[in-house]
Amino acid sequence: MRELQALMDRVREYGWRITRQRAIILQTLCELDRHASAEEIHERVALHRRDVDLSTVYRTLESLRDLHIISQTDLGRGCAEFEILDEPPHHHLICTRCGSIHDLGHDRFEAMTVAIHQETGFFPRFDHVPVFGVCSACRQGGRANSVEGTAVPRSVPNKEEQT
Amino acid sequence: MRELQALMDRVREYGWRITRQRAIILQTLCELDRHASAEEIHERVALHRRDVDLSTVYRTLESLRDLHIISQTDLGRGCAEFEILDEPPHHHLICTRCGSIHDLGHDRFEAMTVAIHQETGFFPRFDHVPVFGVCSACRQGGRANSVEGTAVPRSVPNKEEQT
DNA sequence: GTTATTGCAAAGGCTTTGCACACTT
DNA sequence: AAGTGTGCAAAGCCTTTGCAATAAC
Repeated sequence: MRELQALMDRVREYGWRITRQRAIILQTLCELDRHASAEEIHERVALHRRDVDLSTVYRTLESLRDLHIISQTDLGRGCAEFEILDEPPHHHLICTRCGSIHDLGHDRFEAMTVAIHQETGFFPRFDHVPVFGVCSACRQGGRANSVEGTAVPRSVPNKEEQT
Repeated sequence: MRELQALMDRVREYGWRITRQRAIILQTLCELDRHASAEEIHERVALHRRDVDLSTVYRTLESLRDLHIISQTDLGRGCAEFEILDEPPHHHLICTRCGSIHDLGHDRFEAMTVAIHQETGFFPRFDHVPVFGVCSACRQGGRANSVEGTAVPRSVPNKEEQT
């Protein structure tokens, strides 16, 4: 389990109340070793308490994401997936043919962050990037010269209070 | 207008029929100088012919995306956005505070593509990447030390026939 | 006590799907 | 002629929202 207490403190520092629901949801996220959908998180939360509503889960996840406590990413399952943000972050290589997912370190993105910032002034935030493409197995698997994946990654940012 | 004819040829090469609808949608995409949602594309298509159904637009966009003729990206407007794929591709810096969008060249991603491929065997496909973060104006605009953007990028790949 | 949060239930919005008919090849 | 592609209409699915009741501070 991750530093649950520290996370709760952070939430509190932002002026938010620590409700039972939020504590449980945070705890669930900490116990989770990987990304999960709101629905999945809701199910796991129900193991502790069964009276936490799915909408509350959604609202809490949204808040935690806004605080950069968790990442929200769409890995291609048709729904958002959430995960406690690592320090440093990690990313994923997602094969659009077989669906396999492999981890990718942050180094490259750290370098890119610096480079982009220096050259443009824009400060990128690579929290949890899904990198779509074709894995080596699928490339060698005979389909290497076919339509190639038949998929293009797309990305979704968050709703955001805009100044 | 882009090379509409060449694109139609590509579509045909993949064994697909060139229907009036597809031709018009392709033409509309070519005329488009930037990404647009299915709905927006549908509206522009209606300028040519008003009897093209929105579901047809969706189906066509999905197909063109599978062929890597167009990119599908979620820039944060709550819907997918489509655009003819450039060669080389271009990407975007999207400020999660003010919503501004700036272009970003492909060079960095080309380098990352090569590096990732060499080291992992995975072949990334960076067709049209939305890079979320905070623009320099917003950073300097007094909110630099606040909760910082309150948003985390997420990404979505496509449905895909998996082998 | 105040005010932020939650549960419940319903709505929302984008996208997908079934099916009969039409059109491309 | 054969079979893909389309229009129409309805459903799907994840996510959001309104509001009164509840609980944190």
